[in-house]
Amino acid sequence: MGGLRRLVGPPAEIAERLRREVRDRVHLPITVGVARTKFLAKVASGVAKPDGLLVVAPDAELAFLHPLPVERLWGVGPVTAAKLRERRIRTVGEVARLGEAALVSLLGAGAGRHLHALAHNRDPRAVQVGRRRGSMGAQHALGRTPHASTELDAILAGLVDRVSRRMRAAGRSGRTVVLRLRFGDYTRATRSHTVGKATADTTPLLAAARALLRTALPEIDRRGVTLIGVSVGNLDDNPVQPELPFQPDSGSDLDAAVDAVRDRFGSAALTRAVLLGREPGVEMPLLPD
DNA sequence: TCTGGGGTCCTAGGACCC
DNA sequence: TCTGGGGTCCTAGGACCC
Repeated sequence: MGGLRRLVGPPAEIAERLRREVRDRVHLPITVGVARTKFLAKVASGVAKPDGLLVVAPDAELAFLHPLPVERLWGVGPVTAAKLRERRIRTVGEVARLGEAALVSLLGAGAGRHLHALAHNRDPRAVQVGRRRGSMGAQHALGRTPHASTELDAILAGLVDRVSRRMRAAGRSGRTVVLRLRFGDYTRATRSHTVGKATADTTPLLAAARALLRTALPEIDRRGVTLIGVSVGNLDDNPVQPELPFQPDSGSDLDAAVDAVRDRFGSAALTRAVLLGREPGVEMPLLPD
């Protein structure tokens, strides 16, 4: 809001105008929080939901913040809340009074210092716009029925296909392939592999994902699997390095051709044979007689 | 409250380098 | 050749957010 007061008006007025314009233009209710720090503005919007507006004046910050339950602090989820509850700490004010050293010994250096600062509304972060994604992924929940490993391979191929296409559309390439699994007992595991050269080609990404899946197969056979996911991290900001044409091991020409067809005729127009009839939305085309 | 789908950040151990 | 000190990268798990 800095510098806008004389141009547009006080923050509360800007917030009200924002709400009005969103309502008029897209017919959706929104909630706006206004405060001196980014963190407190977020808390205020959470408290004011739904369809509300809450302005926390600078001289009323701690009076507003300290009675709230610890779960309102950014970074306190079920696990941290339970740890705090064991120490009879239920409100933000009680966190603030606990002191940094005690919080660090309870939660570790990172989380402890972080929560101590937030409980005193110390948050020096500036507003950032246009932050780039660090990873791109896709996942698929499988339900409780057991799946044969051939089925898993087909699902994996579909996931890699989706992710790599999004990467190419965004002009990103990545080096680390992460396989995410959830087993029959709902515990999770990840397997990752980092390659030397960033890529957005389906073929090498799928090969890496398949290798990871193979290492996990014994575990899957024993416990069953309820979710499978793939994500690619270590994303490169640089545009994908173009390959020399006609390299035998490169799938970029194929990917480019597939992308072009799908851009024009829709994502169901072309698919991997292994996926035919499996994925919802990917159906066998109706052929004319 | 749970599930599903998409993400980020932190921590810790191990391998490796100088 | 070994030890100590400092650092990076990779892998895996876990907590959390929307």
